[in-house]
Amino acid sequence: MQKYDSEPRLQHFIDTCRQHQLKITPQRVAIYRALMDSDQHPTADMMYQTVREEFPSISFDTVNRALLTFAGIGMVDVVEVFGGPKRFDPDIDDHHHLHCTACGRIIDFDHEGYSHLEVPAEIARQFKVISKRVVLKGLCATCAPER
Amino acid sequence: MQKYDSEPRLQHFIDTCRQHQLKITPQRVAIYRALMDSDQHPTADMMYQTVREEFPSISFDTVNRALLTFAGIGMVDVVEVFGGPKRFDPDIDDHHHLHCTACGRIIDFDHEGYSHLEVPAEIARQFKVISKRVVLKGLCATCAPER
DNA sequence: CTCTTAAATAAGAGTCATTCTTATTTGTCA
DNA sequence: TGACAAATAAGAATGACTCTTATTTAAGAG
Repeated sequence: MQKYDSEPRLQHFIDTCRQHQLKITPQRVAIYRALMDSDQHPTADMMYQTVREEFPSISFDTVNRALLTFAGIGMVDVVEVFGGPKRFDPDIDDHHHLHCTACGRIIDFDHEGYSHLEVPAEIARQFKVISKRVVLKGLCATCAPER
Repeated sequence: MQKYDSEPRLQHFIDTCRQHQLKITPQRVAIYRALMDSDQHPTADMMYQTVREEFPSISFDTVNRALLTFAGIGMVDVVEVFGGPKRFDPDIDDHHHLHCTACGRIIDFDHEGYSHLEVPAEIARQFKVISKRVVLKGLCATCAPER
């Protein structure tokens, strides 16, 4: 049923919840598991649709709140999308984004040249930078020919 | 009544509308004029409140649609704000973002070094890049001491 | 193992920012 | 001076949260 052994990550998730005095509920486990298994960057609604299959009685609010809670303790990343709903990213490592403005898809990419961006000195003085990301907006391969 | 001579910009606006087969309506002129006069990055609702003073019968939809139309022909820039309404910017230059993960604020900044980021060749082959932006996440001056 | 209690959940109402629909009005060009 | 496509006003509808309230439950205490 699962793509690969995700138990270590799940265990890490549980430990992190405990460290933050968050209760380990079956709903939260199902939500986190579904997020790990997703290859895209799902929206709260996409997550809701997925988790419902396993948990027919779960509410949208529970899914959304759980995702925001996970983001609050650094277990997932929230990606802002212009003109669209928030997307949640289970990968919290540094990486960059291609954002297709036609279909809304967000594609991760790594690029050595972007990994060592320097923070301008006057910014570093006033803002404690935790992560750096380059966002390229444009059209993905699927959407580009259409126009 | 006006802060400075904005007629040349207004004339440029009118010419650009004509080039795009857009009708020059008094509503659109009032909206563009108000946007030029605003020093912040107003939301559609802020613009609506301002333009209403001159045009009591204007509707929110007209203001919002006009702003989006102006954005469509490159006369204004739309700034995405995490968890908040769109903001419209009469300055269409590229800029970057500081995103405070504690308070959610987004602070614009310019940095010469970020303005010439190169797009990796293998990305450029599969994705038509329209804009590039660096997003720095972290803690702003107000939130940093708290932790 | 049972109790206690603060935290989490389900359901649904409410809110905010758009976005759409429809009837009416108005620039623009023949 | 029409004709007509485009734009507008008003209000309904939509999407994405966000809040409220009553109910249930995880997890530490005893």
